[in-house]
Amino acid sequence: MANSASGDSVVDRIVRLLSAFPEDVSALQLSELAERSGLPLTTAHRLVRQLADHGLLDAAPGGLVRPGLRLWELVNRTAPTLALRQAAMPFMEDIQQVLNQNVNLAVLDGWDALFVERLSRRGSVANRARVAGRMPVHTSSAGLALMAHQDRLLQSQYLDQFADPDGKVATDAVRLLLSETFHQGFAQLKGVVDPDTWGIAVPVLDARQRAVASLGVVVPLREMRLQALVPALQTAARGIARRLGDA
Amino acid sequence: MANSASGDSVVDRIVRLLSAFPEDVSALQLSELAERSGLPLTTAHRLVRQLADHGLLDAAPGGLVRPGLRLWELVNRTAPTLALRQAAMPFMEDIQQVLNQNVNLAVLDGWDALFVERLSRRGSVANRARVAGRMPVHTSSAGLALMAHQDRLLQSQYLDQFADPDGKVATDAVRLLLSETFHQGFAQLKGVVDPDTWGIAVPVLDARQRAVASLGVVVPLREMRLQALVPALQTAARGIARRLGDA
DNA sequence: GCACCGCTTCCGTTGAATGGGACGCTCCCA
DNA sequence: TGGGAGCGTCCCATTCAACGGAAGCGGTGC
Repeated sequence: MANSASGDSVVDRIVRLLSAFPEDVSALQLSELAERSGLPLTTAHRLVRQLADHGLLDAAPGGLVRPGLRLWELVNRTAPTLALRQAAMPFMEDIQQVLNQNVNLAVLDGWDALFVERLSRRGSVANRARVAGRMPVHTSSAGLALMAHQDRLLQSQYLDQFADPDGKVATDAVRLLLSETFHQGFAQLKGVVDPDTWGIAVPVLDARQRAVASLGVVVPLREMRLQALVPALQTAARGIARRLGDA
Repeated sequence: MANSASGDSVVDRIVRLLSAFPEDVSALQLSELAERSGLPLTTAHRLVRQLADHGLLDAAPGGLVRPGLRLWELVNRTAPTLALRQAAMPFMEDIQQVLNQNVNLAVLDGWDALFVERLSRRGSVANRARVAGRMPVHTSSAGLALMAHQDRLLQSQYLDQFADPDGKVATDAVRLLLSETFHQGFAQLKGVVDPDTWGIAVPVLDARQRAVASLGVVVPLREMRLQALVPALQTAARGIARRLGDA
């Protein structure tokens, strides 16, 4: 901007401001927001007021700032995941009712699985896969199911990430995981997230057999009915794929 | 901005850009986006690129623009409705299963009910209450349930809206609706949205008996078990309120 | 081959964005 | 009770980032 700036644009600043809100919640003091976003207090104050004028933020008197309803509305009525969510919800509900387990839906974003929707079982084991949460590909069954069914090119780019620290060992391990996942048709991760749970996920494939999403469940470690879970998930995943194709 | 501008700030422009996406979907041509947002093509192009650099938009080559995953993520992990949604989901699922009807959750924003969550029954009648959709207070059972349990001050400000065109007639009609809703403890609207449906909604009340949300169902017109629906909704609403209070 | 249309890049102009400084408030501790 | 710390808010001269018209480029249809 004008005047000796840190070299970033207004857009940068706005993104920094929006990103500054911590994962869990909601209300933040103006001064803290300024510090978190690395902006001078004055600048943060002005931007917050401007954003609040549009309802993208909600600035309570006293400098208490929280995300605005209008921002939520704008994003959620045009979200890139809207069609996916609509197609998937009925099947996720079926899974939830029939298997009585936590169900989640994820897409691939960078090298993470981004969880788009989640239904949790009552009295369930903890499910870390929060909505809008992320998990690295190789530490989540959802991530593995997604990555295992991608372009060769993307996969090798992904695997290159692991080459840095330790040569090829880590790379080979992940490659093996992906290969198993691909050939089995589902990903299974035992106790990575939470030592007492299994994660199981299947890909939702498009017409070219690329994973556009993953459908998964998180079940207690003692649960032994894996054989029953996988076909149910795969059936649901096909149903989702069909509805996506229709639209 | 710099140079003879239309008098709006960068923030204004960004909001115009984000708001320009039509309700239904997702991909928009750059030129069309520019026109919808009322920005010069060049400006729209530059802003889109900047926003795309941060993942807030997704600019495909050829000028095809869609909302970005990162924006969705940012908003949905810090959303003002997050706690509400988490508290409400289990109860909404219960309602959906027990009553086998469409369920929706709304909050008041301005003079509209803003629908925050929705579960739809399989093979159900059409439910216009889309997620992130809006309906005016007086044309939705959710809106009535919300407005009937607000400050006197807010209510009278709301009612003043109707004074303009036709004197007091419309105002009195709405006032009556609100009063009925308040004393009954639930709102009921027959065939306003869709001639073949009922809308029924109850408020989720905080400790001061103010509605922070509404819980509603949309049922086919022939459905006669109103007496069974209302207590179930009220019970669920109390459950939601209790979980909100705990947190 | 020409004309059209849309995305992209370039570049001189300029006023909007910037942020240090000052003010006023409240709260807390001496 | 008085002083000081911490906070949000307002002011305003400086200046560089944002602006957008114009030209370039690639594709498509006549």
